[in-house]
Amino acid sequence: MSGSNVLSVSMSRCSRCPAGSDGICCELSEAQFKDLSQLMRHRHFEAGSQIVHQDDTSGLFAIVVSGTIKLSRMLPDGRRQIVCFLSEADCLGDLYKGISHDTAECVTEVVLCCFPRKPFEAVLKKHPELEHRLFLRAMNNLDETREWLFALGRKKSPERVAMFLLWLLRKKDTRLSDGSNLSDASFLHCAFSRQEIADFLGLTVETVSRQFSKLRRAGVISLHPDRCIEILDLEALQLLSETSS
Amino acid sequence: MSGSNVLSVSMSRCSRCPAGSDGICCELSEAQFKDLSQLMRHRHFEAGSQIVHQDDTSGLFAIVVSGTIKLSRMLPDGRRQIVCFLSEADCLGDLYKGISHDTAECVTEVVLCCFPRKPFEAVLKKHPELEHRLFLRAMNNLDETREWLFALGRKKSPERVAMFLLWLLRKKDTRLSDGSNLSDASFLHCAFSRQEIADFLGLTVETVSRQFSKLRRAGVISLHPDRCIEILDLEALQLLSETSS
DNA sequence: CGCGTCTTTGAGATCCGTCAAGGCCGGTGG
DNA sequence: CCACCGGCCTTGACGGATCTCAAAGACGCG
Repeated sequence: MSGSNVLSVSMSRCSRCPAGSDGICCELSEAQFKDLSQLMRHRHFEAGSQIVHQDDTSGLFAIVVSGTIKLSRMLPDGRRQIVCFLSEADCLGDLYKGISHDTAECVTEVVLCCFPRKPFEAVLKKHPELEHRLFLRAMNNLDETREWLFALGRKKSPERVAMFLLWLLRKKDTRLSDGSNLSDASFLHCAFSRQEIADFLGLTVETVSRQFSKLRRAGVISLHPDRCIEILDLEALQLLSETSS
Repeated sequence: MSGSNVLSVSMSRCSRCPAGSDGICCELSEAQFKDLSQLMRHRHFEAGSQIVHQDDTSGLFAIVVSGTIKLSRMLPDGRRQIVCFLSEADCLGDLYKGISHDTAECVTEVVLCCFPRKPFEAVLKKHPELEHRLFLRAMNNLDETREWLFALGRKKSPERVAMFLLWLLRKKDTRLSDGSNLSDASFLHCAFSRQEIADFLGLTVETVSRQFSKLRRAGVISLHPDRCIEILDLEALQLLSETSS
């Protein structure tokens, strides 16, 4: 829990919670919310800090208020694979299970809305609609994980990188459609380092870098400072994401 | 739905259901079971037949009574990845979602206990404990899928094949510990073809075959007719499953 | 016994990882 | 303001693991 900081939760109904209309907290009845609000504590984490370590048993459950988290697994020899990225409104922590198989680290600054696991489970038992929402999330997560499983098993590096860019774009679009200002649709800020992209796509930094360069030379994307990426040819990208040759 | 066959469900409380003590059906109250039993229909499928096609919207939900099913995704150019194997007591079908992203096909003969999706969801709403069980299953499934994601992203073919054999072994052990006769602990019947193993591990048939041969020459396994595999050196296999060099 | 399918084995091509060097950029201190 | 430093990113050369293509062998089934 390095780099963390306990904050008080002062907002009624979490009306100002940036996790916003997407989280499992919204649309709760007064009774549900009351039970939850007595448990929740906001905590702040610096970019790069570790929240949960692989095989940790601390029993945290939390909702991501802001920022991006990576979940990864590692072998003794240092090989690492990122198995999931979490962002606003996503859930962190394994309910009904003693230990986590994943390490959780901050890609950016992160604010979490934390709950102690056991009491949170008691609230879930009392309010099945809440668990229902978590169930839906788990199923969507499973579906997306299978899509990446497909990619790592059967797709070549150009396709994986193209998929990653499209994923970033979709991610940004859904956030913006949540009612904020829309900037240039084809302009991305990529919070991830080349290393993180590589660990997610099952590649090396060099391969990822080469594929970015190839896309740039082909006029599909344009690379700007501060990890900003401009999508110049969306259709080409979509084609590349499922074409081997 | 080729090769299917509707059977009647004659058993009270499904006491003779081979999905047995592991399924979500067991340990139900009388009320829960009564609601379910009015919906369920057993169906039989031949080995190799297709149950659900990718992007199908039929809205099936089912519990596997016996046999093994593969869930896979495919690209237009024919590349295929198996994303999950289902066996006794596992659940098939996407609840609360119109379409399936996976094709479901029978690896062996299969008997399903089928429910129409919408009415089943109504039962879930009425009996949250049932949905709770499904939630736990979904989380375990997610965890296992992440483990394979790790393998496909970061492990070499010898490690993947070793993992697969250990997975088969674990699968068999948990089934036997469910109270049936224990045969030779190190003797496996592998229901899967080389092609299916390859599609699961993100490799080609040839690579899988070569790895099997290498394990045989190294004295780690012994290959018998009818896809039977004998594990001669379990420790070596465990070591190989996470050693790159 | 003969056929088709699945599996094994080999040879060559390819993609990607490894190793190494250099470039870019922001931060720090003179 | 500029020089230096360290981390991140890019690029190139090479080697190795795996894929592709091809053929032969094993097995199950009629």
